[in-house]
Amino acid sequence: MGKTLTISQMCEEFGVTPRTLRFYEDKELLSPIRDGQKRLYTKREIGRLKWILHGKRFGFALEEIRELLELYYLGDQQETQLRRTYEVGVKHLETLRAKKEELNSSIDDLEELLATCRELIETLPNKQTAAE
Amino acid sequence: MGKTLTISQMCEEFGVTPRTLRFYEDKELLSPIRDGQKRLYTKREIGRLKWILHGKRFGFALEEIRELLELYYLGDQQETQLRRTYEVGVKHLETLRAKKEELNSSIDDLEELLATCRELIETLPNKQTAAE
DNA sequence: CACGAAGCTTACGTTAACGTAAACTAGACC
DNA sequence: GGTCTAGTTTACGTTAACGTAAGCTTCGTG
Repeated sequence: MGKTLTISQMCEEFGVTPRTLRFYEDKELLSPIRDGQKRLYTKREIGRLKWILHGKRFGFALEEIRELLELYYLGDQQETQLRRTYEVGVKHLETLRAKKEELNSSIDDLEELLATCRELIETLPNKQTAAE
Repeated sequence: MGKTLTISQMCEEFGVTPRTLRFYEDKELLSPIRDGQKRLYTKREIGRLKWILHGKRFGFALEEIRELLELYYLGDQQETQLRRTYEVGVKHLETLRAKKEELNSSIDDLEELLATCRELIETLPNKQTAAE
């Protein structure tokens, strides 16, 4: 079996706390194997955690992320389930693309605002530290 | 004065509840004018709300958004304050750009996963409703 | 004038996503 | 054998972002 990480190594690696990892496990987003009592995180769990963190940064709820995570263990599922999983993925992809559009226009807007702001600053070159 | 919207018009327009708008006001993200008791939302508040909703969809906290919103009333601020506001905006822009990168690679990853998933489905054209 | 619709304030409730503390265990090292 | 370190379970606490309900005002209309 491949290399595994302990919980503290995981925390180090991804900047999360043990509590967070156990919480995700409780919510069935992760399912590390056990060495006695201790959790060991395989490559699969690492991949899943990466997705979780991505998802979070884009404002998805853990529950939404969980559904998508099924794409990560395309094991011996039934066809029906496989198709359903695929559909979830497609929908998520559409959402991501929409977010991309929105993000791009947000960036454009902000750039414009900053330009205006820059002008404003430059047209006030008088160093009046106007104590109000 | 320009056109203003009532609270229910705002809710209709942006798909939020009155409670949400009052909450944002309480947190000083919005500050509608008053007609007696009633709130009236000007163009400025509308612009701000748009930003708030954008920000939320990208996973920013209200408090982070609030800072950025100062870019929206570049009124008669002191230069120091103006520069600070500008800096906040620049930082936010960087964050957005980073998110854009992450988003793009997430999209790529997901597309790949979906391709794999599609193959898997196609290589199983046997309609075995394998009851486990 | 009654009253219904729209809005208001005040305040307690709820959910997601963890934080934090207490008390236990199991292997490592002196 | 003691104790240090890393890890565990259990359970209550916390924060953000609203939901929800109660009771009051104001305005237009029959």
